[in-house]
Amino acid sequence: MSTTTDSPEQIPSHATELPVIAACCTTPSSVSDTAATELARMFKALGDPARVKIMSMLLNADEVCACDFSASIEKTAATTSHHLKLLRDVGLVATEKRGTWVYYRVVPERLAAVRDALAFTC
Amino acid sequence: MSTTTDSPEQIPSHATELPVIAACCTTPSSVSDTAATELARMFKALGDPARVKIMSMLLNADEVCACDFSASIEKTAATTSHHLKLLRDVGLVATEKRGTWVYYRVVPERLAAVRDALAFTC
DNA sequence: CGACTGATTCGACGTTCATCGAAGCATAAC
DNA sequence: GTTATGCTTCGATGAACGTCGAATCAGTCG
Repeated sequence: MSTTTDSPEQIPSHATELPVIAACCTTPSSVSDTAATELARMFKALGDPARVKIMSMLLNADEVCACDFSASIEKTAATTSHHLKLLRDVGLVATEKRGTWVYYRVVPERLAAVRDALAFTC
Repeated sequence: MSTTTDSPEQIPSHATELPVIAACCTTPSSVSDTAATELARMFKALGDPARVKIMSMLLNADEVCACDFSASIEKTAATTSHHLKLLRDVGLVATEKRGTWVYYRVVPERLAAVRDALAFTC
């Protein structure tokens, strides 16, 4: 195990496609059960200040060593690792191990997908 | 009290402006503490399937009677009201009472703000 | 007025979550 | 090999969350 996908959790196979909440130009039906659950999972993963900060760091640097997060979010290494795992589990970030260090980067398609799910102007 | 703002919680005064996670075209600094907390509050409000469904209904209908949510999300009236309150508290939806019924609608600027906070391509 | 209906709050419950210290696992350097 | 360092997992604990029934509040209609 060396790159990107090393989490045992359920990352949906259609990892870059997420349901759109408002299909305002098509049939006015509500989002499905599974779609709502999947979407909620993504939002929940972003629903913590520590994880927002992590995403912010990643978006501004496009690659960050795991060792750098702990100081920035002011949490212990264990807690930091926990937050990183949650972001990994929903596919928002990916890891690459180089020697002793682990580097994190955002998965742009995945973030774009969750952003697009919020689209409502057409 | 008849329209829109009737929640005792802390809706930030700059209700339509939310921090952007990635200021990739400006100084590469991380998001501030308060900004991260505020943003996380919004994401957390969206981090439940029932609330995602509620938002979906609102975006596809632009006005929904409170009495219609309960059946769609398959929860009791009490639970539904709880979820609606959470969405109100972060300013994502607004209410208008007409007679016995309460109508909910999305606050577009607020939703756009949270969506824009996820912007990272420039 | 009283009875009814829709919506919200209250109180309680079980579950999930954030947090940390300690233990475990790798990899690098000696 | 041993030691040291970075990262993750484990176990525990206290707080927050989702859920519902019951009670309450706010309108409407006889």
